[in-house]
Amino acid sequence: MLTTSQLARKAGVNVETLRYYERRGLIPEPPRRDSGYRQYSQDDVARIQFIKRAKELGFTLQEVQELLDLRVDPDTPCIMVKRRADLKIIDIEAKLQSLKRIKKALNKLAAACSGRGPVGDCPILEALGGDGAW
Amino acid sequence: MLTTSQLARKAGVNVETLRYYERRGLIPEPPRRDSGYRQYSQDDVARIQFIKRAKELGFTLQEVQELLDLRVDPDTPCIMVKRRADLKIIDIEAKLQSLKRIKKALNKLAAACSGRGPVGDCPILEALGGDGAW
DNA sequence: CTTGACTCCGTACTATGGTACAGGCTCTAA
DNA sequence: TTAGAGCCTGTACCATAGTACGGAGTCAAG
Repeated sequence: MLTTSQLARKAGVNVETLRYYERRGLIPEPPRRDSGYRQYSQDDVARIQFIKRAKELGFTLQEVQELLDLRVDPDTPCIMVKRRADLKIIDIEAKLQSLKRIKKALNKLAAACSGRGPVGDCPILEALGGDGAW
Repeated sequence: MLTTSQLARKAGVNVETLRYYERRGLIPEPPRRDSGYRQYSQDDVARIQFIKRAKELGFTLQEVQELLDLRVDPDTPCIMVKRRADLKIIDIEAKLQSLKRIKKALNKLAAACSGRGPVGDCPILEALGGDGAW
């Protein structure tokens, strides 16, 4: 069992952030001690880290909630869950494509400027797009 | 040559957003007509779209600026540009990994609930992580 | 059994990334 | 040549995602 600050440290977030996520419904209300102190489990660590990562990938907290809700509501018919999961997958597919394109451009850039001369000589404009190739 | 609203429409953003990006230095100040009206080029469309996409991938405007700055400063030694590009590539690599993991989990989830029964029967917890496998 | 660190709650404040006017000039098509 | 759409600047406002803080209760090591 973890205290609030232990969970915060393990997951790499601020204590206040945990309370905020709880208010937002992103994490379930944890059991309490008699004193009112929250008691978290190891599962909560993974959940917070998931939220953190998803955020870094450009998902809003609303979207993160939708992702997490895919796994928690036992009354939703399976087919609905599948439909929503499929939509998220499409979304992620698009993100993957965009990221790969940016990476490719950066690789090209890095290869072009492999150490000599000023940057003006590098075909950077082309590399980072500017020809509408998006 | 494009007007402000034409650029906004083509790039899929609000007119005010363009002014905001200009204030932030994300887009160069465009040439003006005698009347003071801004005149944008096709290149600006690509630039705005790039910003939009990068944002959706979880980059802050500050980071987007750093990406864009890789291609505009002709006085920076090439080696420096390469170093910064390499750092960004590592960053993107990590994002790709995280996205792939989430996608894999969602695929598993979608496959598991392929149409029958309530969601409680699906191995969702496992699929979306909770075992610290991040 | 005290003292310092931790926790609680509610509320207020902050940073980022826009978005929305107001008041005034400009452009263009009828 | 004039009406209405578009553009200008500056400033104010907004939503999201936290972050900080005050005042009070709790815990545990010494």
